[in-house]
Amino acid sequence: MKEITSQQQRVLDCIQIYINKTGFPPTRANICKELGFKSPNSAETHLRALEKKGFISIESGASRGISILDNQEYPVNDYEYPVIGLVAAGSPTLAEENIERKINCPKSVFDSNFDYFLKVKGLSMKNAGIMEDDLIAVKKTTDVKNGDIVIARIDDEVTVKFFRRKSPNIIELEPANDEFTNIIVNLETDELHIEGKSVGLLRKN
Amino acid sequence: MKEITSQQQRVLDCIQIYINKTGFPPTRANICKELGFKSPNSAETHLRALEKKGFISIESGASRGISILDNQEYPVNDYEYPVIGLVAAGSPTLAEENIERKINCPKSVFDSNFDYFLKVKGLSMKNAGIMEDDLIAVKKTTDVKNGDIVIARIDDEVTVKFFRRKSPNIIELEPANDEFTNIIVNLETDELHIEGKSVGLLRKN
DNA sequence: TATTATACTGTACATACATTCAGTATTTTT
DNA sequence: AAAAATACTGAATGTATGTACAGTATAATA
Repeated sequence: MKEITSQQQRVLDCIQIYINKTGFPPTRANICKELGFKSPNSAETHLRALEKKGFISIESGASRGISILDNQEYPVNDYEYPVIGLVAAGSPTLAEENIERKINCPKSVFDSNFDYFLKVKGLSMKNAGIMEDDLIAVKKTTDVKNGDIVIARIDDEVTVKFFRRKSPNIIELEPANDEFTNIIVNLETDELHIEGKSVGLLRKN
Repeated sequence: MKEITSQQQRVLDCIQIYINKTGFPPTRANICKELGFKSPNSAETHLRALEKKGFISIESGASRGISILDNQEYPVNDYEYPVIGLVAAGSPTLAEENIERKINCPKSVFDSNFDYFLKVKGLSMKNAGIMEDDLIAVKKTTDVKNGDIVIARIDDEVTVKFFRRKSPNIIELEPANDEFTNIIVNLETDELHIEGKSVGLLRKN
């Protein structure tokens, strides 16, 4: 996915807004009217540029044959998010076989964008109000701060814990349950992979 | 919304599938090809019937100008739910002045329909994983069973607790926190009003 | 029994629309 | 310094597409 220019972004936004409003994509003329262009070719060239860069696809010859392509990294649309089971061993990836089901949920439900739901096993975060089978809304990022609830992988073990940096090389993964003990990770000897952090929680009961 | 015929349902499904596949609605010719019709007018008349019955809208003159309308009865995608603050005194009603804000959330997120979100104050349900400022999805009902998490009102005090019927006239409202005590309600002397029960929980962090 | 709705085929046509060509100008990249 | 990408106007054209009209036939409704 190459870089998008500001004008191309305006055209892309215009297409999305038009689809949201009407249910079908705009014509070249529609785009011109929305953005103030005076020639259909203005829209045409922008569309071709967007197609070349992989943001949209254009069905040749078909009227309104524009479709906005999925940004591969992220979920299919604003509403469908996969639910990943937190297995004792194995990484919580978005691979097809790990997706238990999908949940319709607008991203605006939480304050931050997120990438998937993680189904919680065990009660190690009980005192933080995270119970068995709760669904944690996970944002894929390695940018985590002290006190964040993180989804971490050590070797092939995936766990949800508080993140505490004790020194540049020492990370403590702290449970919220007296019956569990802190996991101390020495970055020099152990491999720690931060999958992401919790931005919200969903529970069905 | 009038009744749909089986052929009209096929056409409606065809439109939805086409949109899912391509990103834009089909032409009359597309529908004919998909469903085996030999005249574009076959599609046209079905479309007009679907429009008349309120399942779709058709933009006059626009190619592919079909959009599938939401089935008013069952909102599929986003739906707006109010967030009600749980004030120490006062009933959690849906009155305008009690609505803190609204959240877009498809009802399918939880397993049961619900009516509003209740913002939790205090930690009396801590051990049930319900923390301060959590949003409980509340279904308005008086049909509650033992063990349900209910939203109850005694006089003007609103509270969230487990529901336990001890005898026909004695109800215990049980917190999930050792620092709180059970509320024992004698239906002969005290007035207990069940506002509804929890069907889910939403947390932002 | 007459009327309306459903369910098609088939032809025809005006126009909505994609798309190409010819220019002009500025900025970015090689 | 040349080439390519960006960002437009303006005109022209073939065809993709909506839509009306003319039929035929069956089932449901008034």
